[in-house]
Amino acid sequence: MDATVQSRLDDFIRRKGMRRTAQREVIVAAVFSKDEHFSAEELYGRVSTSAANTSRATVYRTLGLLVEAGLLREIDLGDDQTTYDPNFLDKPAHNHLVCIDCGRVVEFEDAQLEGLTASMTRRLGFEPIRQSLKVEATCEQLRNHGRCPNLIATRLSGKRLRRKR
Amino acid sequence: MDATVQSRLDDFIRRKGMRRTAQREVIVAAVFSKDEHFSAEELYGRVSTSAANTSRATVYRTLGLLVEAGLLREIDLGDDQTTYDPNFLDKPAHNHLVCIDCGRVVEFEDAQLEGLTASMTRRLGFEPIRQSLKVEATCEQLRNHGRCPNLIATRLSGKRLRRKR
DNA sequence: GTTATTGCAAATGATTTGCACAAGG
DNA sequence: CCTTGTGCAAATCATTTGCAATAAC
Repeated sequence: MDATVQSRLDDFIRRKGMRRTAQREVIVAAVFSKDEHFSAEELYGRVSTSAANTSRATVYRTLGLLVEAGLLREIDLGDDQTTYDPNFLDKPAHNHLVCIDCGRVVEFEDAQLEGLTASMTRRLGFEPIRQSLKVEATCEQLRNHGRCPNLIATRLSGKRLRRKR
Repeated sequence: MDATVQSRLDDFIRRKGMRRTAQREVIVAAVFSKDEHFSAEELYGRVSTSAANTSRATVYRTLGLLVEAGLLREIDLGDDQTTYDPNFLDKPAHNHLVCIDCGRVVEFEDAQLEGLTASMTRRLGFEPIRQSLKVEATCEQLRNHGRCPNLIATRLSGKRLRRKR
């Protein structure tokens, strides 16, 4: 886990008069152990294999805390569950490209894009705070070569693109 | 209702071997009677005052049909329900600015923005199909003048910005 | 007559919450 | 000790679905 994350979290905990608990440590460690997107349920899976028993409720509550502390971002990828993004402190933008074919999610940033939307927002009389762009797209590889490595990986891993409930 | 919508819908119904029912007529008429965003529940409200009794289930099923037919678009404004946008046939983009203060939603389009994201998507090896930009912002008027007409309107109408459940 | 469609009520499923107990400071 | 945090199970709530009755074509 990043030093920035740690100190920001400490600040937040102190400021709010909150307590350090074993469950929070485990959850926070799990959240920032990778920098990939995850769902609450996936996180619960990672965490419940560990020694300390941690309930789903606590996972949800801690996620809320982290979001409130500004250390974690909620994103909507179009399915029925919230996706969390632990990797944005160094990347303030969160633009996502979701492949309709294989479900692959690519995160990218672009200064020009941000400048453009910011100035447009101001022109409309608002001050931009956060922005998210979601591009749904099809996979070039699949269309041109009839197969897509991500599609295969997705199938193997049992993950699939779920439609809205 | 637009002639384009009508004929597109007819096409869709014919192609799918579906049937014309009183409920569908009422719902479709209600959907395209205004060009504002709405939720399933709001639509159900509009429709259930009419003579033909129409269940929530049918409202949801018909909304699904319209989305599938490409006549209606689902958008996510960050709350816990799906918002539907009946006004995009003439405006292919759906970029939304949501005011954190007053909940006002402004829809806008920008060719430059679209070109930019499309080329970025292609550069990443994908073919763009749909894109949505959501900008969360604060209201200039509120900040500068201490009040915002939309905020007041929002309060009066009983609408408010709901957080995720 | 078939087959699609509807209404109802029950099911779903992610997330939230009330409450009694446990544990930080 | 005095709060804050936790687990559990029950509650929420938008949306979906099974099924028997109804209506298109």
